[in-house]
Amino acid sequence: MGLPEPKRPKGPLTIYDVASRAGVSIASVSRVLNGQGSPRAATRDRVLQAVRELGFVPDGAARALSNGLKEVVGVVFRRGDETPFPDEDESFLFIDVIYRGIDLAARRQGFDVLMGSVGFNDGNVEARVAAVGGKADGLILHDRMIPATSITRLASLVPVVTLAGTPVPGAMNVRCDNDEGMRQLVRHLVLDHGYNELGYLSGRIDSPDNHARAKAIEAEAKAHGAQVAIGHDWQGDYSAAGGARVISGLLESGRKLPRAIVCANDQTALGVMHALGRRGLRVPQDVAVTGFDDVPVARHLHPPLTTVRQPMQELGAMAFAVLYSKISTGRGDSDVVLPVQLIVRESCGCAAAENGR
Amino acid sequence: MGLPEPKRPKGPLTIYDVASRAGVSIASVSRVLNGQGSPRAATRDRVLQAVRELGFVPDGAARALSNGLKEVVGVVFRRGDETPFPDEDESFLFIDVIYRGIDLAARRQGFDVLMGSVGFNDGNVEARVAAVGGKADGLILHDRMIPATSITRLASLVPVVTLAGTPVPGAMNVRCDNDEGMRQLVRHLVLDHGYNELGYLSGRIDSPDNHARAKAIEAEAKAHGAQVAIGHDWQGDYSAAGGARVISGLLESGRKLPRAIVCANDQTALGVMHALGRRGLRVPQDVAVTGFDDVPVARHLHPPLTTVRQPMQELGAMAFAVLYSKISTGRGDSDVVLPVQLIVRESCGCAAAENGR
DNA sequence: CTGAAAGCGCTTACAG
DNA sequence: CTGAAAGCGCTTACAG
Repeated sequence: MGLPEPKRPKGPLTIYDVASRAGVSIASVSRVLNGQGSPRAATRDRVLQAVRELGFVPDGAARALSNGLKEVVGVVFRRGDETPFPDEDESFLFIDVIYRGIDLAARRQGFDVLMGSVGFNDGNVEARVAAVGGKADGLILHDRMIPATSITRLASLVPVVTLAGTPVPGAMNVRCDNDEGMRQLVRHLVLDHGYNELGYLSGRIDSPDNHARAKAIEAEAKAHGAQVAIGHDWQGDYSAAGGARVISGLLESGRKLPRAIVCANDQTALGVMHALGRRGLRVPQDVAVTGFDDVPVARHLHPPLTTVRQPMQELGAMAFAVLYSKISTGRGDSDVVLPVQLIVRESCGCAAAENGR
Repeated sequence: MGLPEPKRPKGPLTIYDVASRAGVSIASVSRVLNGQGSPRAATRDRVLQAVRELGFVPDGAARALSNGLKEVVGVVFRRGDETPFPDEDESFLFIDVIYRGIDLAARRQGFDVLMGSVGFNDGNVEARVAAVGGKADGLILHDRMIPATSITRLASLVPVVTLAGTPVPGAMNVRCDNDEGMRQLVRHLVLDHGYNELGYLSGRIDSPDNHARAKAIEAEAKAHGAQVAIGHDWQGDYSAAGGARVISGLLESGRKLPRAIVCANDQTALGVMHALGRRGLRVPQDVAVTGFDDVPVARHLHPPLTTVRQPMQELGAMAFAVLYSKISTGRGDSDVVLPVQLIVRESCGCAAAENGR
């Protein structure tokens, strides 16, 4: 306003600059900035004015060190490496949706999200995770990217929540009800469509989610008298390329495909549909195909993909909630299971008209 | 190994715990951990072993405060609020792609990304941006979410890079060549297709990008003798709902639509195509429609959307590069312009066969 | 209500 | 090569 232009101090602005300009102690500045105590109105105003005039912003690192709270939650997940497979682009990485859930929930508590991704081929993942942990009050780990023992050890340093998998000792876990989702899907295929030969095109062999889904399909299929092809020849890796490779291999070896192919995830289903299309096989008339995840593009495929939707945004929100509880109260649920939803579109053989949503 | 179980100290593990277990000073621990100086092999080994045994991870806040580097880059952008418009889901927010570009570039320098999103209706955006700035070494701001003067002020505290817009004094800027992209698009429509009546369905009126695109279309259309409908009746807001609303309004008032509708972005184009479809108008036979951005789903629309691709991942990577330069050397480019690419699909009237990619 | 001072966990000259 | 000590910018008992 009418005040003389504040001469910018040489170094970065600190609380001392504000204090001296306002004619109070740094303790007072800190108090009005943080709403602690009951500063006199006059004090308050002078501090606020000085802050405004100088454009002061407190240093997060100093605050964190001082009060033991960074107000940062670290999130580490695997970033898919580049893939040239047609259509398998950014939109498939619904990890972003989990992120949004975390972000929204974190914001409500004044936390920010520190993002630490890891490529599949990155070395020294543990060091990277630890580094992020060192910059945060808590950690959300997607997938089992480091050994369980490492997670347990890390969890003794900073609260850890894992996503999608089974709980690890010492850490908390949040996941979707894969088992129930897969069972619903199988029932739809076997009971509603009458398919009695299924194939399970699996995800990465080391994935707990994959195991859970494989077990569920086998159990449910058996319960309803359907066959399910599964195993080595059906080994995918969660990628579209992997799904396409398996189908090509099967077809080239002259194998007859089952009536319906249940894929470990939507990306795999995409690859399967591509491979099928190349051989002139129609989906769903010749072979039904289903996915798992309900990534955004699933509904845009031809035909629209029948799949199981996992509530990813809620998953993220819940992960933060559990973590925040642990950070602030010292306790948090150790294994939260969220319900999933069967999304029936057309790739299973249902007609367009039947589609929900 | 054969060593006694390390008894966990009451408080969190610090460098003092490591030092005493290794029988050295904290200075030595710090040195081996950071690769400074030339510690004796024996010292090194003892420290490393103690670190391993205790599972020590240095506190990021303390490091940051001590050496003046947080190794964190803050990114703040607007998060679209929930929208129930069909198809306008997560996949449209290609901001995530920018993010990836930033993340990849940051990782290479040992930086992590602190994500601070802001909803369109959030109050006190400046405070939020400032808070993120206080936790980072530099800031990347998407869109002009706070006044230019605020950005300038903030930039005196911490290096700031803005994206998509015009440069602000004091801050650096990285953007795509909107102008050239729009001109190429108009030339394709007017010269290749012979459309001489265009309409520009604009973005938010306060958006610099929108102004740039509007100016470009007007200039290029005039240069080639085409008319362009633009202005109040054609005012959208970057959303699909906005695009649909404009078209409905135009049609209800009995207005004749131009031969081609150029939309400010892909989401708007999506809304336009929906509205057109509801009225029984065919794209591109009756009306051609184009977008801008090339979001992931653009190619999956019916018909596939002709649009202008902005290299979002590179935009992010460049933003970090510029910021990093500023942080480490004190200097950085103040306005970087990246080239865009015209993506011809079918919504402009081209046949499927002609499509690239 | 307010100020002086200690302390948060590191890093880094500065001496040895 | 290594240790003692200062200092990074805050917050928060502790006294007044």
